[in-house]
Amino acid sequence: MKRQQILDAAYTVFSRKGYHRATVDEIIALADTGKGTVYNYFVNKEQLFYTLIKERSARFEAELINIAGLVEPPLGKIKKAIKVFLEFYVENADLWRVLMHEMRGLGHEEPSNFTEAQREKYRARFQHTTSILEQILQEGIDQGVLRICDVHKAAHGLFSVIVMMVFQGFIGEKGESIETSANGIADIFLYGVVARQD
Amino acid sequence: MKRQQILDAAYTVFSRKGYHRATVDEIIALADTGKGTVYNYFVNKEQLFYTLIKERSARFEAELINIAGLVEPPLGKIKKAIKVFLEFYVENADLWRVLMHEMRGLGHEEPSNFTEAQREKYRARFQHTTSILEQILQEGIDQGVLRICDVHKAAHGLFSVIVMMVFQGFIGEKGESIETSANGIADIFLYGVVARQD
Amino acid sequence: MKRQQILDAAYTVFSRKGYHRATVDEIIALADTGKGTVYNYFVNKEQLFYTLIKERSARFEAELINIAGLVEPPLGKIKKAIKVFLEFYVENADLWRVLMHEMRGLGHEEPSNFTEAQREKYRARFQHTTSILEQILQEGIDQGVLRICDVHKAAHGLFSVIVMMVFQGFIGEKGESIETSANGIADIFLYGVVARQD
Amino acid sequence: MKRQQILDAAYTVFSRKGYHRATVDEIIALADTGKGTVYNYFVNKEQLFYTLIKERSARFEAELINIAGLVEPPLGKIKKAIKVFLEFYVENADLWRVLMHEMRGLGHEEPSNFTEAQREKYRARFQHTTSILEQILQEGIDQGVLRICDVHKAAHGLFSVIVMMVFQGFIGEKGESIETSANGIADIFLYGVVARQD
DNA sequence: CATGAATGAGTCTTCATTCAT
DNA sequence: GATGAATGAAGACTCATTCAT
Repeated sequence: MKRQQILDAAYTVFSRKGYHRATVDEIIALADTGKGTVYNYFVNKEQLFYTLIKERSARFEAELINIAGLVEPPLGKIKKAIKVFLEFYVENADLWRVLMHEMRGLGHEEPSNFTEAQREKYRARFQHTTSILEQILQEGIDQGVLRICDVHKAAHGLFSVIVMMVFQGFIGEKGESIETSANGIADIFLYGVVARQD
Repeated sequence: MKRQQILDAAYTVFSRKGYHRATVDEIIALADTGKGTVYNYFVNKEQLFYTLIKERSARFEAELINIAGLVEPPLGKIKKAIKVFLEFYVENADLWRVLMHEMRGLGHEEPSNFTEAQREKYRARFQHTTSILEQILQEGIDQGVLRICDVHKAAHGLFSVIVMMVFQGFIGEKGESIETSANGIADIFLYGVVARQD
Repeated sequence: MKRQQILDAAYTVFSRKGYHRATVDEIIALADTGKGTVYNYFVNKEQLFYTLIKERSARFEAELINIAGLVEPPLGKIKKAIKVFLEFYVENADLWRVLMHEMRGLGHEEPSNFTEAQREKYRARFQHTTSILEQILQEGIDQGVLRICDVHKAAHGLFSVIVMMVFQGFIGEKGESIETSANGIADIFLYGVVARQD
Repeated sequence: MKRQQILDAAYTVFSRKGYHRATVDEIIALADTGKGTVYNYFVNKEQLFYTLIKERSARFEAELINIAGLVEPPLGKIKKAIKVFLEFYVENADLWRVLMHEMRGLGHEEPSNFTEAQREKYRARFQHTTSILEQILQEGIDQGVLRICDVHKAAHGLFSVIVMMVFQGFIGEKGESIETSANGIADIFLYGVVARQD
């Protein structure tokens, strides 16, 4: 129970302050617990943060896998996937912004506060979600619905747009529903911005 | 002269370490100067960082404005703009990653290390570059080359893809030239991923 | 039963880590017991430590008293006593090293982790063993076998050599038997290092 | 100047409290300085401690080497060396007690607060002083003044007696002069406790 | 202008001890 | 008796900033 209180408080504080500026003191104040308790459940500030990430992303990943497995036209799958992505990132925008920042430094000297091992684990997690996107796109190509392109890049491009738009506050903070936003993104992604001759 | 040495060193250190982990000590070691000297030229670690941002982005913005002013078909302008964006962000990927992280916290309680005033100034700077993109897109719509859509969103979507792909390391680290990458992005952005019937 | 498990584990951990670095957590892990159990049997980490000392030294003291009581020439007694000392300190070198360190601070402001009362009890225990040595030496003087000297100092000197040589690793870790070591020490103690004219 | 204040304060606090219980806070309170200042001059609590040891022992070692080099009968040298040892250890009894405790753990798992590298450096320092004693004893044997024995052991035995007697408070705290104490030790060490027939 | 010694507020982390079950 | 979750006081260390020279 205390464990959950701490996780909830940590979620709030990390989201608000980022990793560095988040202090254990503030977390325990919010969790209404003692400082030692944090270290009974988590070895580190770092490991607390990652536990948070892991637990939050589990459900999202499951949902995504589920969509990929549906028997349905690819375009429908793509739209659904975009919606699930949007929902997740809107919900967890702040924390994932922090995560992405701390995960940066691909190959750089002293890149973040995290162990290289830890970073690798979570980079894998990211790869996983985009690889599901790739799979869906590939399916579309195989069925002749999508034109041939580099699915790896296309999936990342799509992922980028989604994440970036959420982070930039274009989605989720205004009145517009996520459904509508998802459709807008899908529209441009699928058909481009060039006017059709027909 | 000392001022420039400090800025150069700061660029390197902030890029490598991020804002928090960058220490004034490391900067002066690299700049081969005394600690007090930093505070003669810059009021703050914060203000040093932003001076860096300001000076680095000036040339980029000028170039972008220049492209917007060219007399040329919109599609060509778009491709050129994408290339300029890519070049700039590949060059300054690390520092801008840091900047974007520190600029987060839109409207939140205690948002970052920066003054709200400072943050506002640089948000404006971002808006400025995307607004040039918007302008180019709008021109395309007016000339009937692009289909009608929300230019604000489209511009941000494009911006997002560019920035995110650089940050994710998709561009600039592999053998592929920036020219090629720019074309690939432009292709999907303009024509979408859906297969044409023709 | 639990009590003994805890004592055994405590012996190991205190010996290995010293008093401060020994943690209750490590002791209970080794003792395979719960943390509360320790505090059922011992009021304190401190009192746990001293219980250890007390129980370990009881047999040694008994043996020493026994030797003092033998009817035998003084030189033989001295050799036997040296051997018993060596055996005990070799066996318990690590723990006694720790004890001696914690017992320091004779008369100082804030001397150690221990209550002054506790320290006094164990200083008395030390005095006790050396006083038995004194007694044996005095017997030798009374019988004209040893030359007249300050028995108090001489006993402490002998004690010092024994303990220090064990602590320095001169005895007990090499191939040499304790018997041989004991004879070597006795030889110099009894006859000095100066060459005889005869 | 601050550096010296810190060293002086550290000497006092480490001597009084031992390594673990000595806190940086207490040291700076005594040194009348800021906490950061300590870390400007010393990388560590550990390194502060060892700087202390190094600076304190330098003069002592020089004096000892000097004695070894004198042209004088060996017995005189031995007496002089004992006196120098006594003086040094009486002066620095408390700090060296602490050092010896922290240096323990020859080959043990996790023996002290110090790096193995650091410990090795100071073990060497100890070896150095006793090796000078050995040298003096060997000279005595070579000149036929001392009987043949294991000089290594004998030197350590002598060293042990000296150190231990100081640590036990036998020397330096009572009215007796160091001169007298030195003679007493030398007497037993040289001639033993056995009564002469002559 | 340039310098760098001095500073102390702010952090994470450890660990003996308690107490309700 | 046995247990272990909860606790918080205490401690080492970092680093931006100041100011006298």
